[in-house]
Amino acid sequence: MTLTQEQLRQLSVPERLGRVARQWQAIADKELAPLGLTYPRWSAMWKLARIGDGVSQKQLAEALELELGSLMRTLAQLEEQELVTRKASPDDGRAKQVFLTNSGHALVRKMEAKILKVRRALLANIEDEELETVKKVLAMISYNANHMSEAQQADRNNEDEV
Amino acid sequence: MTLTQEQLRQLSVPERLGRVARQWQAIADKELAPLGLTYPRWSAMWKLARIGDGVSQKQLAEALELELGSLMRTLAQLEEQELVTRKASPDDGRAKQVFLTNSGHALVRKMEAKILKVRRALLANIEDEELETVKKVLAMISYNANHMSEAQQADRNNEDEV
DNA sequence: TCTCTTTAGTTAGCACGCTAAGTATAATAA
DNA sequence: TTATTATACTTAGCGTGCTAACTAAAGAGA
Repeated sequence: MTLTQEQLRQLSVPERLGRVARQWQAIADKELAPLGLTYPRWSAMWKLARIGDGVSQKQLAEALELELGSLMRTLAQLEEQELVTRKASPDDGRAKQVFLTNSGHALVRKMEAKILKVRRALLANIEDEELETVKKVLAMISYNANHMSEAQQADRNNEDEV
Repeated sequence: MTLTQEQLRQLSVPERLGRVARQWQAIADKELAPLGLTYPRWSAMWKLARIGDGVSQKQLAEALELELGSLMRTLAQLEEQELVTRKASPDDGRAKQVFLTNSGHALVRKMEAKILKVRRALLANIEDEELETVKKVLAMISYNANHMSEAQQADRNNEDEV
């Protein structure tokens, strides 16, 4: 049996979203591997640099839209690489603040060019206006998903009550 | 430190793509869990039903844009659940053909309504035209990524030669 | 034909995001 | 103040996609 090009390229929206995300992250991985980084690690560092040193792990997880449990491993690895440090918060005995180390800051500066290079290459031949539409639609799907999650949660609670 | 809503919602394009893909698949997971399925499993069955029984594992992997190695585990699980079977190809001693079982076919019919329900809910308030733009842009990024992967590969070969 | 290369499948191990369960601290209510 | 609840963190285990290394069969070339 032979599949047509048509059949090979027809992914559903969620399949295509996942696929493109994996492709992008794989390419970024290869660009950043010489710096000793993987996608989730530089992503966390990049975000940390942008929102500012000293936020809690929880705040960083929210900014990355990740579960705290998912971020923990990544931060432990970055700490192992001496790119970030975690210190107990003086204000809240439960919280730990995350800081970039000096080498962490230095690495962020090196990352920037490579991140932008990948971005430029992958967004080639796409109009600004089209990209804006994509961002808007993705935000809308996220919004719908958050509401649907709550509805699913409510469904499950109702089942319990009945 | 307090983060503004603005800061919390600013993900880069690849971060947002991954996030939306995870959200969509998580919601689909919850809808389909009662049928005993996870997202990659129903996705494989759904694709198999669409491109037709009897394709090789390799062909199914290409249609799903997954590596063969990634698909193997999923197919083993589906075979364990007696939803698909794999038979040696009569034409090619290396290949195995994948078939839906009777219960597999039955399950595909049950899946359809749930998949469409999730799709409708998540694409609510999005214009057809906007969705078309998204599909087009994602296809363009995939295309750019494929070309960039080749370029990265060439880079690496050059390094070897030098 | 015989050899070399390519291809389909297989297995093993890594990285990542998730949820669940548990601990310690903070905030709130009685 | 004391008891309850909520929050921040931590750890462990699951499911997934990937690459790497390997086997066996098919195809191509000398």
